[in-house]
Amino acid sequence: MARKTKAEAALTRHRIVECARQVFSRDGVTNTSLEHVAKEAGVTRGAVYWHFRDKADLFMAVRQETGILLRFGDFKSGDALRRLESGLHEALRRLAEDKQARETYEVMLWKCEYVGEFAGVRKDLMSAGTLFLTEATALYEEAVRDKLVGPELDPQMAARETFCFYAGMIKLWLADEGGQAIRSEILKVITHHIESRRLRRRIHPKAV
Amino acid sequence: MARKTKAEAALTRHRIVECARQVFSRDGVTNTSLEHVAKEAGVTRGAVYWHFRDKADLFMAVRQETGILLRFGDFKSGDALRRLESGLHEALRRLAEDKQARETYEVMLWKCEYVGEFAGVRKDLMSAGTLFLTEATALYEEAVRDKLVGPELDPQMAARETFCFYAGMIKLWLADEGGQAIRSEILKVITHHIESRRLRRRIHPKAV
DNA sequence: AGATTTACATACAGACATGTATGTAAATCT
DNA sequence: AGATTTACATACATGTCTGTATGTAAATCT
Repeated sequence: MARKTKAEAALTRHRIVECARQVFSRDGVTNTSLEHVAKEAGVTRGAVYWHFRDKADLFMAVRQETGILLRFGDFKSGDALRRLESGLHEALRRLAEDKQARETYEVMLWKCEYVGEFAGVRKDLMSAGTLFLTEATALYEEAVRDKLVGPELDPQMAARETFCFYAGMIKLWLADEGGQAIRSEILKVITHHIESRRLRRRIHPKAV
Repeated sequence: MARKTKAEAALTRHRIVECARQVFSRDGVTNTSLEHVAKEAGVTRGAVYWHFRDKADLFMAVRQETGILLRFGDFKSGDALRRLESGLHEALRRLAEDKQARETYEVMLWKCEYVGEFAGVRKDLMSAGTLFLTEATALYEEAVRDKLVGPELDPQMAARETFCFYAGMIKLWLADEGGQAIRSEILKVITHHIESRRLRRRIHPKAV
């Protein structure tokens, strides 16, 4: 077949990744053959094997193209608690509005079996978790320093709690396609999670 | 082959389910063939197809044999917040000590692709979630009535937050085999999650 | 006791996926 | 401009999985 120019080849590669993400998110990673991906992208398996070593390699490319969902460092305005809240809100905004991100996370959280070559990917995810924990811990430390929360709050514990909350929230949000239980209320739930930590300055009326 | 007695047949069926769980949790649902399961159970595919319609059916049996991980109704002692905490603790205790439960949840949360016949299972999981939400909401309502928490706490929101926290916690606990980030501290994190809601009776020293 | 199921094992047929080897025409290099 | 590489398409060889059909001897039924 006629050789493509470098730019064309890059386009082909990109198209393959794009289609792989779609097919993965529809049929699951294990169930999709490279033939399916190739057909969807309008090429043959030859093209796929040219650009990627195997399905695991292609899967990595899908992940890399979307990148990480949330970096707290991106948020600069407001106090530490507000920045935490903004980060969580933003992650969900991306899931809702960015089809690529939504599909990628759908694959990673519901359409993939972390086994064999993919067992390593799970460790990657946990490493990304460590980053989340580091950033969140720093923000909670700042919140303590600035007396946004009581001095008894343990930043590490709070960060771990937020991490669990975040992981479950993303996973449940994706599954809740009907939208009743989680999706429609999720922003308020996030606010609840963060704001309930904030030191209340008004006196609780009936507290001793 | 010689026909088995009813009791023997029941044993065979049970052995197949048991082995299916193990193999699923090792190799992932999609990757395991019924031949693998059969061999592990010391039978042929004939036996598997006799007891189960197909792999999805077998998977359902695996789920059913383990049952649900957490019912708040099982906890009777202590105030509402303590019962919430006990429930969450108990779920983790089971994961840690009960190999069967651990394997089943490992399969459901990390080694299964919710696609095709399995898409329905995901809806089941979300329905189980509705039950969780109902029970947790009731407990938070009780906590409000008993003034364990401030009157501004919205039981529904708190329940949803706890649900997300719970879902993420289970998933992360399973993945954190090293034990550093999550496993070793998880009981404290749970306590943190629940107790931080409790109305503090001592006055915060420097709060206005 | 004879008829009928049952609880499997064995055998068969078809579909499908994977990886590699080979072909090829144009793009890129020198 | 000629040599070389590239970006695929095509062909092949192999292994695996699935579902069903058939066989069978003992358990259960009547």
